[in-house]
Amino acid sequence: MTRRNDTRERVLRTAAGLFQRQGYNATGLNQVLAESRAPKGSLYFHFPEGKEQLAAEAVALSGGDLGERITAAVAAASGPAEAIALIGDLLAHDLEQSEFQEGCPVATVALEAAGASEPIRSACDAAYASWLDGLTRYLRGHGVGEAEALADLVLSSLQGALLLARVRRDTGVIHSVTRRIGALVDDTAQGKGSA
Amino acid sequence: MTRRNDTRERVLRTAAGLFQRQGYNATGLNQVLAESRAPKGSLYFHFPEGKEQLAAEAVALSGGDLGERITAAVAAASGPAEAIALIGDLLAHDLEQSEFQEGCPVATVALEAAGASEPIRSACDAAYASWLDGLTRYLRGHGVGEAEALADLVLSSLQGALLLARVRRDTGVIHSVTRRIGALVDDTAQGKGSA
DNA sequence: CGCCTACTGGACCGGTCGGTCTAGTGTGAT
DNA sequence: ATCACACTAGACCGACCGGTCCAGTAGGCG
Repeated sequence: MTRRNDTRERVLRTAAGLFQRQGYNATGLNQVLAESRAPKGSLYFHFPEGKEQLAAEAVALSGGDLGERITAAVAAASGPAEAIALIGDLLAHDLEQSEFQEGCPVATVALEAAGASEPIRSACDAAYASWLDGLTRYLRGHGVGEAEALADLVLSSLQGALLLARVRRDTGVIHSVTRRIGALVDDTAQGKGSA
Repeated sequence: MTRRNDTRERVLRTAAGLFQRQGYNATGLNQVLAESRAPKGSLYFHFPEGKEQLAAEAVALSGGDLGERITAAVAAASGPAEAIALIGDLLAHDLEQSEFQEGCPVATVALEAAGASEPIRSACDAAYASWLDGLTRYLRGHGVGEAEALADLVLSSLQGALLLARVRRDTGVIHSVTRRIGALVDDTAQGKGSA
């Protein structure tokens, strides 16, 4: 066979980028095709289920990529609070670098399509679950109790802060939120958490 | 004049509902018109700037409505932790009642359009700012220091929890998050907050 | 070599999009 | 009574949507 996955990969990466910036419904297949220099026939050959499949795989791809970057960032931290701050720095940096266009690669598509497409909802769910899994393990490894629930809290507050930052065009809220959540998690790790 | 604002109001309310459920790009003007039984001419008479103006006003309207409901719910609380829990209950209830279709009336539109339309971004910003203002006053009134930053944290974690709940089709995360954030805020109010 | 198949290339489809335009209509003021 | 104006009504527009179809092509394999 030829370069087998070349076109497929190119189309998928292009789509992932566009979905992240513009969302699902604002991204046309013609735009994906033009930007990845692929003809329509190739798209439907590689993604026979069409746009829905493309989006589900794109979410999985960019979710996985970001998950790896988060894992790498966290590995350099000395503890939960610093880890959470580093994740915030990473996300804030991406946001600023892209002029507030590139937020969470999952959130926009999730809000748009989770209610209308089960495959897409499920892909978003899986992406978040994978991040949560990594986060939970990390927290547990650092002596944090109720690690699952705290991971939910960390992810929730990060996602919300990312949303507010995009709306405000100001990343301040990300740092403010991660600082407080980091402190809360560290307290819990030291066993003096309340409630 | 005739019933002056009748059609305008009906179109706007219909649009607000559809934008909340489906988002900005998935909602067609024809759908809004059909559901509100208005002709296209009326839409462009009342909203000369077209879909963008309609969305900006819809966000303001549903943001204001939800803000009032939140204010009413909070008024029944005995303190910050309970207030936050009641807001979570309210949002979780809406989500379940609508089979996870009606989340935050601002978030989806914000993520879709904030990067592409300044009027819409600004309307979303204003809606959040208004909620934050109410929340900040409430917290300050209950002896919470750094009320602005904590209000940001409360709103962020709520928004993120709402997103996760929609993706999971399970409101558990909302209650889990509000419980923890409520405890954190109450601690801060009692002056024993850390960091 | 020639064949099979994985893949490309793009014309084409019906439908819907947001938006424009122009008649018509009912009502309150004069 | 009639006129001005706020508003309705919907036909119509070009652009673009996601999706289908099929003719071509190029490489690995007999």
